[in-house]
Amino acid sequence: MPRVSEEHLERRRQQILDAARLCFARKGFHDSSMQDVFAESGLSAGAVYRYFKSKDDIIAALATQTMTEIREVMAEAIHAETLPTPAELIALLAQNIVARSGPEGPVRLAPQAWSLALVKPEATGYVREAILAMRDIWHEYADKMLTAGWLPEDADTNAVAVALIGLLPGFILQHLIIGDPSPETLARGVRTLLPYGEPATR
Amino acid sequence: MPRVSEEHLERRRQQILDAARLCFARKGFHDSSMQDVFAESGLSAGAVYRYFKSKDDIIAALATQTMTEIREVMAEAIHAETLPTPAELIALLAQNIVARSGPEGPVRLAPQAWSLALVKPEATGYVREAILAMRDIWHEYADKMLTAGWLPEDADTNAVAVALIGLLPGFILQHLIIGDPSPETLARGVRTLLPYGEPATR
Amino acid sequence: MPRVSEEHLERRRQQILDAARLCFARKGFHDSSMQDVFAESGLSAGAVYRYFKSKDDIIAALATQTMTEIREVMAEAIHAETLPTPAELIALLAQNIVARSGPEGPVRLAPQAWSLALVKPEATGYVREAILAMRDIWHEYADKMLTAGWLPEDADTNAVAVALIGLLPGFILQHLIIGDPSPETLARGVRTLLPYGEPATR
Amino acid sequence: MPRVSEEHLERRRQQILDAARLCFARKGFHDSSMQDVFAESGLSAGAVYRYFKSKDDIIAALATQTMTEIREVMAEAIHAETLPTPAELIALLAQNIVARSGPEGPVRLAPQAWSLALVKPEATGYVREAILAMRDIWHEYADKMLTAGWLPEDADTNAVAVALIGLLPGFILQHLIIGDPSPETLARGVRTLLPYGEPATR
DNA sequence: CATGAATGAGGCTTCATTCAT
DNA sequence: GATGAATGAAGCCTCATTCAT
Repeated sequence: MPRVSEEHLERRRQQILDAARLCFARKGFHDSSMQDVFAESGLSAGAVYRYFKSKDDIIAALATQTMTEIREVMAEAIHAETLPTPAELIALLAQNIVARSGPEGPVRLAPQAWSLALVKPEATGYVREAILAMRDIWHEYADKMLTAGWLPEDADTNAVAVALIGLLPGFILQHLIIGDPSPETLARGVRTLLPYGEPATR
Repeated sequence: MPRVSEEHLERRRQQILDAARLCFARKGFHDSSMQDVFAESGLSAGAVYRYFKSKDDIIAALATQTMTEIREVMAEAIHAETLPTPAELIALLAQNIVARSGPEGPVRLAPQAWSLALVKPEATGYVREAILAMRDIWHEYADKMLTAGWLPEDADTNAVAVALIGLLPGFILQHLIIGDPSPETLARGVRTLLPYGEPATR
Repeated sequence: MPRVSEEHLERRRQQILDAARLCFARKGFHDSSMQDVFAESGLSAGAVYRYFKSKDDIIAALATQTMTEIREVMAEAIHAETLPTPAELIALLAQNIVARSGPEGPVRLAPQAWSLALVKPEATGYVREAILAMRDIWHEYADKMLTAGWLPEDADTNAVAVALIGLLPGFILQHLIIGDPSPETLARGVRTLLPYGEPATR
Repeated sequence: MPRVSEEHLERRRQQILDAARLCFARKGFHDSSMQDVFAESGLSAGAVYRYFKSKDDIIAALATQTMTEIREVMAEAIHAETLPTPAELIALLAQNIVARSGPEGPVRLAPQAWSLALVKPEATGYVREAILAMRDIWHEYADKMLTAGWLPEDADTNAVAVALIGLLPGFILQHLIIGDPSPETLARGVRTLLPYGEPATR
């Protein structure tokens, strides 16, 4: 007979994650202290530790959540009625990334999660799963490209997925660190290289 | 042990960088303590601090050095007599990356540097420069692609560079975190997508 | 041990200041380590740093407190119903100083604060204020001397304050470093020089 | 059969003391590192340590030298043919102090030495001696005041010295920390209080 | 005689986490 | 359930001094 509703608990959890996301996006996993999270969330130390067992726990939850969101955008896109060309798909994803890349946006957590995966065995697992899941979707997309006749019949769609998936981290890094390439520029580059469905073929 | 040669000094510097590289590749920038570096280098705290004024200084030197090395491999490749196809070029780079990706290899520093750039203003500068320099080389390559007739005459070679550059971080992350795609797989994927110079066109 | 009273917090603060005063009086600001303060106070590092943000902060609090105390003694004395002669006043102050000059007494902090003010810009401010405040009181006293007819009508009471204020640091240094002059000796010297209110004038 | 002349050694010693004086006046005993002294003197670590056995040794030499200088000025003054009044004497001394109080002047070492004497047993000795020697001179002056008829015949000239000596540290501190009182102001204050030899007596 | 690279103890401070209230 | 004061290990770096060259 819990005193507080399940819903209340979930709300508290999310409140903490939101605060942590702001902190981590601003200052990074390591340079944000738990004190920062307490202050940002408006909760006490004890309260936060009731919902998460450790700082790593919060990071794991947040990293997973963030990578899941990007994946969902992509999943939705490739399941649309008309198959988007790579350029269209990438334009959509890049726009979404930009929208979530503000100074406190969740996309800033992605490179930190990649880095963490190299260094903390506990993190390796969930980052790995997230990347594999992402690659599965790209694989699925590559299969559809094959079906659409955009790839030779004997194409190794897994290899194609391995190649295409790089477009995203490439864009994320350029966007976050340099700040310049617009989604349109990236899409134009991709369209130039992979001009499927364009009026003029190569 | 005074009045040592310039060369000795440089050797000491490199000795410290080598030790730091091992530490950082193994445990990450943050989780490697300076004590780790002292122990790994066989030098005392004071000795290390004679050559580098802070831990951040070592990180900067190492990150810059590492990113420069990768860039040089690429620069050399695209200046070869015969212009490599994207697949050939990527195969070469990916092989190089794999060779430097052992448990203590310098490539493991790259994602850490990207992450650092988002979080430490002092790091932003040199990581940014490294990425821009890399993109310049890709831009140069894209220009050569144009000249080789692999791109339409009105192609935006800058946009092409923005797209192509992603192949590298994409591969690095997959290789370091998942461990699976071989350089050949990546090259095959690229060759499938960009079949320039292949006997049979699409 | 949360949700403690305001009073508890203040007690802790004073507990730390008391411990620090002992340490600093014994070994000086610089030669007392924070570890010494932790040990003397019976608190952990973290606890101390909850109340003071740095060692300098503790020093500042202590120096100010100490200089304020001496000033209060003097303020009280010169506001007494009957104006004390310089000799009486100095006797009182010197007695007070001796009482606070034990091996762990706060007066030992004064010369250290003067020294600090020459060397640490952050300290200059509060030491300066303390000296100026002290001089204001001496100025006030000099004005009363004028009113009492102890000074010529056209006397520059500010200049008199500048001169008289030296009696204190002079006594403090002699007492702390040499150990010998008693308050009575000093008072006798002053009475000899400034025999106001004495039965026989010069 | 020394290789270098005694004179050369003495010159080196003084070169080091001069450099150290600059450093210590600027940043204080503690905050000046030996490295600072090496740099300022243009000598190597080994060279400096050939002439002084330790940092404390340099401090001791410098503190003693400085306090001796001030004493000599005073000794000379009171041995002049005509006995100066206290106001005249103090004016002279204060002028001398001001002249040596520049940002790198030796007078800045005095308060540091006083402070040191409270804290380092090795320093207590020589600071104590310096103060006692100074007081001896004031005592001598007080005796002359007696002879000049400025003091009652039964005056305790030692007590008078104890009182008068404070004028100097008082002025030094006000001058160094606050910066304001001019030698003239101090002298005017003293003349007001001790108007010996003035046309109009009290 | 001089050099200056090397030493290494020790200083200040931070911060994830706990638990008495 | 919540609070927040307290813990204490561990991190980065400085600096007086030595001694091989």
